[in-house]
Amino acid sequence: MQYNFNEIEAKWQKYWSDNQIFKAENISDKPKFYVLDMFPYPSGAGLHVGHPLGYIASDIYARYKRHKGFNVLHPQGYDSFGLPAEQYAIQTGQHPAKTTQENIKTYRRQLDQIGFSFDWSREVRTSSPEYYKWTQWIFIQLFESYYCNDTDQARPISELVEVFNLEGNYKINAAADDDIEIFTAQVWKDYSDKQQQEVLAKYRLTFLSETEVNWCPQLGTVLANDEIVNGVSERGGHPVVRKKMKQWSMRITAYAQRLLDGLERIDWPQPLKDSQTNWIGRSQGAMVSFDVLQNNSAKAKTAKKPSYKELEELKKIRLDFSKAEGLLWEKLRKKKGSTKYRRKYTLGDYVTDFVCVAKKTIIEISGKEDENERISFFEKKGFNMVQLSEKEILENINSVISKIDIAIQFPKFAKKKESEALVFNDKTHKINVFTTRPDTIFGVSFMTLAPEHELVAKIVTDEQKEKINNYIEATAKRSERERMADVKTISGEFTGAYAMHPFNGKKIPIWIGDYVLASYGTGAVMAVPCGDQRDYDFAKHFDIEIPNIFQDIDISEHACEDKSAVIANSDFISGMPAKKAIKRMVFELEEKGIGKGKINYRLRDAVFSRQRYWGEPFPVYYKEGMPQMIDAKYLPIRLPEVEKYLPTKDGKPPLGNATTWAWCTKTSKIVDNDKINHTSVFPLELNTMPGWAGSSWYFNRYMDANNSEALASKEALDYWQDVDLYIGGSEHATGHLLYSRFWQKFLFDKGVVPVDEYAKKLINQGMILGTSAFVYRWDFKNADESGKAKKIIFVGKDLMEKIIKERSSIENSKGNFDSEHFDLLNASLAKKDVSKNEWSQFTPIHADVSLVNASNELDVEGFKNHPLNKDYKDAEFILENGKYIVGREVEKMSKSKYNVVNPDDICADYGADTLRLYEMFLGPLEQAKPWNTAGITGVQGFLKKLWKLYIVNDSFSVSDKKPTKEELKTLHKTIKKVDEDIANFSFNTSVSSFMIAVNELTAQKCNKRAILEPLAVLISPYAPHIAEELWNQLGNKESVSTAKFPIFEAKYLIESTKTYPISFNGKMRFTIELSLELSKEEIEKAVMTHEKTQQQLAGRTPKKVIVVPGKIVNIVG
RNA sequence: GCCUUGGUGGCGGAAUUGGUAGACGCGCUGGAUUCAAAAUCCAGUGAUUGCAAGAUCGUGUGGGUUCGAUUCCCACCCAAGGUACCA
Repeated sequence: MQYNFNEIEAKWQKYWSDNQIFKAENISDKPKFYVLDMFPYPSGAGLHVGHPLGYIASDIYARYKRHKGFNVLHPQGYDSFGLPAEQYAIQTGQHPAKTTQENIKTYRRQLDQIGFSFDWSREVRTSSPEYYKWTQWIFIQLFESYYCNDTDQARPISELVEVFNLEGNYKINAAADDDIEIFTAQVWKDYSDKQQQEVLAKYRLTFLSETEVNWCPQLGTVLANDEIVNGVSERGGHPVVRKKMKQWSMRITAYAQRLLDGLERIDWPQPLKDSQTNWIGRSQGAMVSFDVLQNNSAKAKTAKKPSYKELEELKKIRLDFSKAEGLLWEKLRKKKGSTKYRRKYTLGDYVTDFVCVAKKTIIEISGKEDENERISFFEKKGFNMVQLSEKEILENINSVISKIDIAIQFPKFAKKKESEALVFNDKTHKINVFTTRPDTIFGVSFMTLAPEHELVAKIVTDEQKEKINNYIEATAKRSERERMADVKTISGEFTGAYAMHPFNGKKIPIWIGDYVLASYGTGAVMAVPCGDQRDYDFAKHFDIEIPNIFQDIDISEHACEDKSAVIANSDFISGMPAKKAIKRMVFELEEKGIGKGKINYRLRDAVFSRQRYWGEPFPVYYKEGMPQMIDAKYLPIRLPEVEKYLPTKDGKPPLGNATTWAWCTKTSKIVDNDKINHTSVFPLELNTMPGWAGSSWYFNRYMDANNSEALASKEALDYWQDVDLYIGGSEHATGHLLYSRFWQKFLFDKGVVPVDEYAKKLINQGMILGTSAFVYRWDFKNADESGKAKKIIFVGKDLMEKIIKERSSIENSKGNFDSEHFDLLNASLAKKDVSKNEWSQFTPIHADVSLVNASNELDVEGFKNHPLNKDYKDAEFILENGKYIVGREVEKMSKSKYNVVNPDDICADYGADTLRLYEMFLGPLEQAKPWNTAGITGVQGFLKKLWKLYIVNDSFSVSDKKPTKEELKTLHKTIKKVDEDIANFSFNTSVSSFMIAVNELTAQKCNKRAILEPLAVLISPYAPHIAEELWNQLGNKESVSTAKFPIFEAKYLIESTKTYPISFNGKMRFTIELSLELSKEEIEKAVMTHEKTQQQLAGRTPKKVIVVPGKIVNIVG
């Protein structure tokens, strides 16, 4: 009875599908477990052997968890919107829905033949209207929400409108655009409807904004930065222009901090967490505003502040908190942003109780001796005072808080200072900078603006104008990418203008330089050459002063970026360590009204529009140019049919080709474009959503995939909660895996989903790489004298290397050539005196791996006749010893490299179980590894051996005899190992332990049911088909997937003796077997009296004998 | 540059808290079976040296801690991935 894998596998795959064996229920007494794969994009090329790696691992885990008594959700679906289908549609005119459908069919067939235990009743496709209905619904929810920084969550935009109507926006602390004006309720009410909408857009979590994009007119689309090479499109080489376009954006920046914080609570790989952390790029520092001097003159410094020492003295005066103070602080400390409070802060010579610097308000508890002096001092400084008694705080804290809230509505603003007469007073003449080191402000010796900075044109002096314009022109020619790539060249130009130092009033020259990027921070830096290497290099290059503000630090060679350096020469912060100085400086900046503490993120808001056809349409129409959401009850808004999938002639996205793409507000239906009247029928949005829209929430849909009332029912979401194990590639680190966390947090805020991190544990499977084969085309001009068409010559790898090394080797290796080839070559070479360069040039060409055998030998005729090698039909192949040996290189598996190995072939030749085991056996799951079919016979041999254990005299038979101690030991050793391996995702080692078990049982000639039945269950997560067949042959009626996993029992592994390694000075020399019951002394005695020990010692007396019972004996001396 | 991960036979890779380095598989060598081959089975296989018993070396490099280090510490080298004038 042969192991006929093809027959067995087909049989059980049909059984699983017919009986819906792996369907998960949403109601169960069992504990839940959710195992998720990153769903594939169904490409036309089908699956290659690299794709299933992660799916096999998750399938093993899912099957194991079922054996362990869990209700397992293990779904699969398709991320079926995307560019390749659209491009194929442009080329062939075929509807992307059609090709997508066909590709999905291929994927499904390929997945089924590997025997995955997916619950296909929950399949999702992002391109199906039933699914994208809910993608559109989420978009509407985002539009209708803003992010409240006080409660740290998304809130309905309607709440914002209510507040605006009552009291304007001065109190609002929300994530929003930077350019928001403060307005009162009256101003708000006086706004037109359109103006109000424009204001609200600045708060919404998704909003239309003018974004500068790379527009390629020929391709009719926006290109990402990495799609542009040397200023032209990577595809086609068309020119690209910077263009402002109205685009939908997602305010992911509102969630920056929570996206960082959440990483601490999830078990994801460290490198992936790190790349998200870097991508978000949090840096804490301060915004500082510098005034620009009007007439290039400066006045001496402003009044002196108390020194650090004096402040330390003042600190001692600070009293312990009273009960009332403590109570009040508990309430105040939670306020953030512009209503943030500090306690016990020093102002002048006084220590305040509480102060809100941004609103210029001091809160004091009455009853201090020097109360009158304090009040007059603070008021002179421009502060608003709130006096409270201990009693009223303790009795009614809530009324106290509302009293404070009212008071801060009317902050007094500081009077203009005399020095301001020297500087420009309008807002536009301020240079705002972000710095992580506000403590180094006394080290500022120049400022640098990005060349694109809008202030440059306003401040440049007439003398410098020409130079500046030339510089700006020169940098504009270089793309941002080029500028970033070229770090070495230092360039810049002086504007002729000066800023004023806010603390010592010194003149600071203003430069422009392309090391400052317009897109980060404010596009301007305060340059501190002693504390920043780039500023240092710039200062050295242009011979600008480098003041030293660090105590006992030498800055003659390079800048000091070390935060442990103590600040010096810096007025009131001299002598402070950096950390303290930063705090103090932030306070001073806020107090002066010229800056504030700020956390800056590298993360940008995500552009959410694409000028494509094959994506989710927006549920949006336009009324007077303002976007309007279509009511959710009319969803889905289905993708319209178009004639052509290209952009329109006038540069509109492909949906501009649709003739039925207008929204009628009366009938709530999509109607023909010619009905557009802008009163009841309006044009619909022409952009579509990007690829990451549908994949940002699909894991929730699986919980209740066929629900038409909600994205999933509350019960289903509450039952399944989150993904317990998520397996997929690390290439999605800063794309899908970040955006999906953002949407999950949003949906959590809205109360739609019960958890704000959707995947507890994530594993990145390593990529399976292809082993490409290369043939080498000799580029030496081998035309004959008459100049007849040259023959294309291919040279094997070894010969190529020889030729590159030295020309004479051709002569030496004459024996390797057939004479015809040799004469041809020799004739070419002999003709003229060719340089080494000329004849040692080769171009490697990919050869299809299916034409190469295991010994790297090329099927030359096959190569010549390969449909893709038409150019080489008549090429000459120079053989060595009658063979052509290809070169090998490990590369990413891809169609264009001809190194793709199809799982269909492997399944047909070796079986799905072998494929599953072999992919796991290749190495650790998380590691990248090249595919190499060489070892697969070993795994198949193992399955054959396993099969044979159950066969006696060519028929299936097991004995009911009692198993021996040894047999039980083998079984339980394996159970233990497999349990541990699955817990550690170390699937490669459990395949080894199966091999060991089968080898041992074969040696033991074990044919007993008591061993072989549990063994079948043990192996079923890995090789489910053979396990199912064996289980069935053993007489079981139910699927093996319903069987309980064998329980490990330690008693079978208990040993009475141990083979002790005996080492001398740490080197193992021999072993002796001793009872485990022996004491340390008895072991030592047994070892020391052993003849081999005496032999080793050769008469010496050991200095020390180390005995670790159960482990080792080491004799020193 | 910075961050992360890794570096072990001819190859893929094992080695749980420091305790017999190289499990398991491939490949290779020899043998059995066979008319022959495939398939299967048995034995051997880190390097050097030796007839052998054995000896010496050996987990990227150099140090250290320890009775004992692939494992812990320090410095460095190399490779892969991510990221980059981020102020």
